[in-house]
Amino acid sequence: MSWTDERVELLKKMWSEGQSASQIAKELGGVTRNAVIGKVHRLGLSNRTGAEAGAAGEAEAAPAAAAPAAPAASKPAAPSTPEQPVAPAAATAEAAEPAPETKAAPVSPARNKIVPAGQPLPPQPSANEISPEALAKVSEVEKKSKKLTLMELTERTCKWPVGDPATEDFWFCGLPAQQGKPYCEAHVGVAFQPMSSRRDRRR
DNA sequence: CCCTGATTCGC
DNA sequence: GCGAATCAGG
Repeated sequence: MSWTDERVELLKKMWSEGQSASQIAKELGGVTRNAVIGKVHRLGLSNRTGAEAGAAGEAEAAPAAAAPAAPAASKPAAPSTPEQPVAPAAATAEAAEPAPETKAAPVSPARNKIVPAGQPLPPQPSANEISPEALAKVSEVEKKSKKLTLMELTERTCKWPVGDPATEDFWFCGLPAQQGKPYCEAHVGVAFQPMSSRRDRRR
């Protein structure tokens, strides 16, 4: 692959948006993050101007003042998202095949809270017949969850959604995922059920 | 260990 | 100009 005008443009765009070199490399395909970084330097745009950086690296500049619209939440490199990026996340997460169901209340005190203006929450696919052991394990693990945002997920982090996507009280597990699987051990347990899990489980 | 960008240097 | 290898760091 060579650096065609198009590819360079995409590179510039993503770089200025604060995307990491590896992310850009993935998007472009056919190049490694090293190639991207090398190109970035040759183009002389190592200094990301115009957008916030910070994804995971560092580049902690002087925040000066100016109170942003977004309160706490997190410090990730949310490029263009002045609004609350909570909801759309769930839809994009490619962790939907199974039937997520977070009935573990203990973790979040405020649960029965309001439901913004959004839709009435998709009908939870009759969640389950999941073994109580697995459920117990999940509620334990959720306490230790890394509470990652969509952008912080990687191929090695558990993508199990926790909480209500329509609420601020939403995040992804983020614990180390099982190799090849999209979830951590505990969540793999509830996500992938044998065809007849508890039904005839004599013992 | 995962990841980040920065530099070097043979091609 | 390119990018793998390497370096420096969170």
